Amino acid sequence: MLVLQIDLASTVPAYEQIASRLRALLVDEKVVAGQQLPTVRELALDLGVHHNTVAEAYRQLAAEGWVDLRRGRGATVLARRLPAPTRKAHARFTQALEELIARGVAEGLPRGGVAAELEQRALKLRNGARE
Amino acid sequence: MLVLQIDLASTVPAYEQIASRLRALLVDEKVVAGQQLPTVRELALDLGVHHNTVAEAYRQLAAEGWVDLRRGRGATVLARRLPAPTRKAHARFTQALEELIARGVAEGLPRGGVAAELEQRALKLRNGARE
DNA sequence: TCGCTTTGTATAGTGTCTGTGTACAAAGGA
DNA sequence: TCCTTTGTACACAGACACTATACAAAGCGA
Repeated sequence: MLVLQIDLASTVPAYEQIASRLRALLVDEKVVAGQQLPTVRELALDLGVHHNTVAEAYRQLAAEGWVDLRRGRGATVLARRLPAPTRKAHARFTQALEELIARGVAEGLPRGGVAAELEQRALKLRNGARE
Repeated sequence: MLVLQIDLASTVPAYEQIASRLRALLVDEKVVAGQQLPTVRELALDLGVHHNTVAEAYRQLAAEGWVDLRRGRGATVLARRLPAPTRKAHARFTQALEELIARGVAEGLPRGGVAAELEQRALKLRNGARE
């Protein structure tokens, strides 16, 4: 039931890690419209952070239109329409990808291995969300 | 001569953006051993930040073995041997890639376009550093 | 309906981080 | 030797991340 993990030692803020992981699950349709996310307190306990930290992550997802957030009721996943892509979003993606690859190579990951990973992801995108 | 830009409005710290951009250039061999990076004050002026901010980025690169940093002399690019890849580095890469793709798709970038971009990068990695 | 529980929200406090100002120290050149 | 160049050290201000605690809305059982 929605096992996710974050790295408390990372410099990336916990709430951002949580939002990123959940967003990946949502885009992958591992979690779909109608489902409930765990309550902020549940997930917070699970991850070892304060429930306000999880709440911040949920608010981020709510702002992006992924979930409906109401007290007493929890976080419900919504059917979300894709926004129109912006030039800026595309530029950010391209640059971030370049920097991510560079970091991987700089850390010693073999270029071929990185390439294979990229191709694998590309294939998955082409074949739709199904595994 | 080494035009790079950062986004001062971004939540990502300026010094980290600078280090990331430079690391990408280094991995790509757009800058090679023996060359000089601009002085911290030069680059700082260019980017609109304080020279200490650039210095922090340079220190990060120096810690990774990319440059030799000495006062009075500037930052010289080194011949750097790739470190042995760790399991952790690989895991971080995979996860970051997944989250990056998810963010792109969430922002409306067409899956096919993202896939194409990944494949293009993979190809470039396979063909060596040359364009 | 009433009262309790559940669940997200608001606010304040604390420690850390980011970026800047300013002074300093090492290297090099005239 | 003296001046300039260049990275470094340190202190400060503001912003940020996370937590503690109290609050408000929704739901549920009697």
